[in-house]
Amino acid sequence: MPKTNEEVEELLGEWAELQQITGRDPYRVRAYEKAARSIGGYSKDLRELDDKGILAIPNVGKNMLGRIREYLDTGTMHELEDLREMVPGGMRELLRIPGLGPKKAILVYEQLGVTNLTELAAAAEANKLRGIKGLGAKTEESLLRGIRSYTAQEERIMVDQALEAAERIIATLRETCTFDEITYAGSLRRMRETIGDIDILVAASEAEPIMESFASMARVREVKAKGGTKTTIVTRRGLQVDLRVVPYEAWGAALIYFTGSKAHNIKVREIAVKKGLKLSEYGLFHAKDGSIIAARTEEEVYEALGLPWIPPTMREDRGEVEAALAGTLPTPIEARDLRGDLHTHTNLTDGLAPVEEMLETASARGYSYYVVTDHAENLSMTGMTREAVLEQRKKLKALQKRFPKMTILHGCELNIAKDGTVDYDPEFLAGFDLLVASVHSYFRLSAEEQTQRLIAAIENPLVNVIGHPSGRMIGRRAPIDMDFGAVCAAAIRTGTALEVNSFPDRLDLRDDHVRWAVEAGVTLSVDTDSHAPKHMDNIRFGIATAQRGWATKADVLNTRTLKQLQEFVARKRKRT
DNA sequence: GCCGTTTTCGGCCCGACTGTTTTCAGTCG
Repeated sequence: MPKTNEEVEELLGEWAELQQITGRDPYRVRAYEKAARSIGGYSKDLRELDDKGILAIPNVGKNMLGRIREYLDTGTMHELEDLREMVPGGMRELLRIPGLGPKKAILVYEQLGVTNLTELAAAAEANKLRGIKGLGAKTEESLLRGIRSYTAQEERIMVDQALEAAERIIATLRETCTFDEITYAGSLRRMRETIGDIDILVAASEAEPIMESFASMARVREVKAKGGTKTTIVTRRGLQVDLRVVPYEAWGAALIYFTGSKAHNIKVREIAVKKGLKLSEYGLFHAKDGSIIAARTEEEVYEALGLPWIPPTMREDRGEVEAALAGTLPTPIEARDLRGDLHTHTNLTDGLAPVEEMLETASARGYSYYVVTDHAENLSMTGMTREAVLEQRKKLKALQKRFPKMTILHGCELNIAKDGTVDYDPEFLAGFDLLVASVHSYFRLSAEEQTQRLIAAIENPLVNVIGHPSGRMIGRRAPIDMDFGAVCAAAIRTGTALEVNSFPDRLDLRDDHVRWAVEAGVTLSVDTDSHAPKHMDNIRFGIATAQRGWATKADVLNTRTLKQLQEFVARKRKRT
């Protein structure tokens, strides 16, 4: 999403937190949170909207408009600045401690003068918290645990690791208990790029035996909470896992509730309220007499509310409910729509498997084409030579006979140099069927330089796909700074695709950039960048990222037929 | 602070679990 929108989202979010700490009306706090999220998810740039356009953003009223205008004009919001002065700097961090909300934060501040994490830890260790009315020894202990887990940096894990952990836990429960249904839900089902905790949902008539098995799994380090239908544990690796057991009859309603997002649920429940209904994890009911309307499947519950089924990857309250109501919710792309992979490697360069194995795996997936794109000579660590390139081309030709249903294409992943040029001369490049070009160095240039560099690569008539366009590595390397709107415009102008790289630590473009690109009209390419056969399974993460950005089959280059793909390449080459 | 096929004022999602409470507030998702 546009940078200004992200900045305003951040500031209003901070404002909401500061108001929580000062004890403001919770509904006012929520209004700030809602406005922040709406603006952050809005695809039109605030700088390009007039007052009427800004007021058209959901949850943005006259007051918010004034603040946004002030920010656009002056770069600050003076009321927020004032609030910052009033609240000690460390207070916001206190809210990050599990079990500590605004009420307790105010309490420890007023009673003990605690203004930051260090002071809170000292007060708890000196047993001073238990002296406060409303807090006891147990609260003190649980807050100490909360501080420890927070400072131990038990941070979010990548989606593939979360998926693996969830599948292992589900397998364990399958072996040890009986039930009707089981699945993971929460942010993992929505396929966010990182996952804070895992949610497991089970449908069964009896909750107790399942929760018992769950709490006594070998990998459990701590049982944080255990009630009648819900158990929370922390694994030895520090991962929090919630288990919720519901009746089989309520499976659909529970799945909606447990999948979230929280903001999506609130929006859907508000629709229920307006219709005189009540939605909870137990079902959709008439508010008056409590009689049940729907609960068994997600589809039934959504339908009874006048909504189509909304894919979990789109449930972020980023406009999907409004679109669903208006009948304009797009049908997102699915893995089965893909006809091939446009970005893959072999052990000729930095891949791990011989080309034969890669082709076998791709063929077994039912792909009708597959592009081998090993690195080029400028990425010197791979030691690639022109001779090796031509050798590989010959080899692929020979291998084609073994794959009658899948066309093997010879491509290359070019390196985008600091100035936007790529490997080889045009004559040599023209020998490839399709070319990917990616940034592998100079990640810290200015936004202007990066934008010019990417546009130069995009304008190269032989470059068809920009690989992992932002260059980020989740948790390790920040994305390059660039004017994404300008990059999109160049991609559209030249007939160049932007990649959605499926590697779990890349997911690049990321979801909100996908959404932006799709709205602009950019053609995308969802690829695995596989360096080994097993990496081809990562396509699920790339597809999920594309879905989270509302990309449809029509937006994605590698859903097209071989002929259409070849035309895409030929059109750009002919243009200049 | 936002919002309106019951409203321009009076609402604002819903339930589980914990802890310190003898009936409920705070936190979480």
